[in-house]
Amino acid sequence: MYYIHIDCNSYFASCEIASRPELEGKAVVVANDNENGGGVILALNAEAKALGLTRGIPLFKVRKKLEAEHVEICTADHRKYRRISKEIMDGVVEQGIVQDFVQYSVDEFFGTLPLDDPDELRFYAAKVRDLIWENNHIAVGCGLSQSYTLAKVATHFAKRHKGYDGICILPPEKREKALALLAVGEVWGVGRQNRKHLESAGMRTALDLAKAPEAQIVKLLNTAGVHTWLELNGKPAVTLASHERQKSIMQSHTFAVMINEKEGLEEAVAGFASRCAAALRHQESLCSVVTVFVATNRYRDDLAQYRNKATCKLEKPSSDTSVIIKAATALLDTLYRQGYMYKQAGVVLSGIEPDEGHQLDLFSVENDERRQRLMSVADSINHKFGPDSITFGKH
DNA sequence: TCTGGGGTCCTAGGACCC
DNA sequence: TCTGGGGTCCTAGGACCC
Repeated sequence: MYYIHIDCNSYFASCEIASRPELEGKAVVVANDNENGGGVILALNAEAKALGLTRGIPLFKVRKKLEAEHVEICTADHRKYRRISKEIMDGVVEQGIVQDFVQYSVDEFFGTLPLDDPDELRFYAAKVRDLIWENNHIAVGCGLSQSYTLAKVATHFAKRHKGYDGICILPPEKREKALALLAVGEVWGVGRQNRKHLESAGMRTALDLAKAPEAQIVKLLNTAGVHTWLELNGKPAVTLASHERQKSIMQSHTFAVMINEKEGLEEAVAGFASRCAAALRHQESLCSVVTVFVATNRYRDDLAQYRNKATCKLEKPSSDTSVIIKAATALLDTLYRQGYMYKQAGVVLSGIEPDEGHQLDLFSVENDERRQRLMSVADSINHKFGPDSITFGKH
C-alpha cells in the first residue's frame, strides 16, 4: 500500500486561468485586494515566477514591473477556490482509484493506493492526474510513498523535475537518496524555528534528520517532531485532522483604510461576528467562547502602536447571530482605546460543540424558533448572493 | 500612501480539587 | 496552619500548515 499526495500547481492562479482561458500563457498573479491598491501576492503562475516575482510581496513594491511586463492581476476569490477544490474532490472520489481520499487544504489531498508495483502506481496516478486536468483544468503534482510525509517529499520532486511529468514514486530503496537531496527546512513539519534548531545541531538535509537518534529528536522538536522523524523513516505516524467540524472559526480583516472611530470598528466586528455565526450554524455547532482582537499597523513606526484581545464565555453555548454580535461588541468596548489608527480586527469563536438541540429543543419558546428560521433564511440568501447580502444590526 | 486570512496541535503554568 | 502528592481543567503562547 502506498500513500498518495496530490498538490495543485499554483492553485489560485490555476483556478483563475481555468475560468478565463484567455489568460493561458500570460503571467498571472493573484492578490488579496487589488481594488484598493493594497494587498500582497498570494499566488502566481510559472510565467510570473520567471519574472522574479514571489509570493508575499506587497503589490506596491512591484507595481511598475507588473505594468511593464503586462502581468494579469486577479483579486483572490476564495469562494471560487473552495468550489473548485470540492469539484476536484468529488471527481476523484467518483473515479474510485484513490482510497481514503481526504482533503488536507484547499489545494492538497491525501489518500492511499492498494498497490506496490511502481509501474502500476504510476499508471493509476496518471489516470488521477489526467482526470483532474480534464474535469477542472488544474495541473497537479502527485507524490507516492510509504507515509504522508514521504509522499509530500515525492511531490516536491514531482513538481521540480519535468521528466517526472507530475508524478513521482518514492519506493523504499530510493528513500535515502531522495532525502539526502532535500534541505531539512523543506520537510513537512519543520518550520523556521525548528530548522534553526536542527541546523545548529548539524542537520542540514532530510536524511540527517531521519538518521538522528530518537532521543535527540525529542529534545530538539518534541512529540510532533518524532512523528515527522518516524514518517521520514517510512513508518506512518501522522493522523490528519478531520475537517468535518472545525474547532475554531475566525473572521478577520486587514483594512485598506485604517479606522480610528469606534463606530467603524464596531460595524466591522459585528460583520465578522455575523459571518462566524453563520459558519458555525453551517457546521451545525454551538460555541461557548468568543474572542475579539484589534491591532494597529505594525509596519508604521511613525504611529502609536496598540494590539490587544479579549475573550468571554457565553452563559450557554449558542450559534445565535445576535448573541454572538452582542458578546463581540461588548468585548470591543473593553478593547477600544481612542487615538489609535486600527489596521486589523477579527472575531474568533471557540469552545465548539455539536448542536444537538434540533431534537432536544422541542419545548423552546416560539421566539427562539422564529429566530432560528430567520437566521436560516439569512444564511441561505447569503449563500446564494454572497456573504453580507444580509447582515444583522446591533440591538 | 500601500504588507493576507484562515486553521491545527503541543506545552507550560496556574487554579482548583481530593 | 503546615506539608505534600496527584489529578484535572483552563488559558496563553508558540510552533506548525496552507
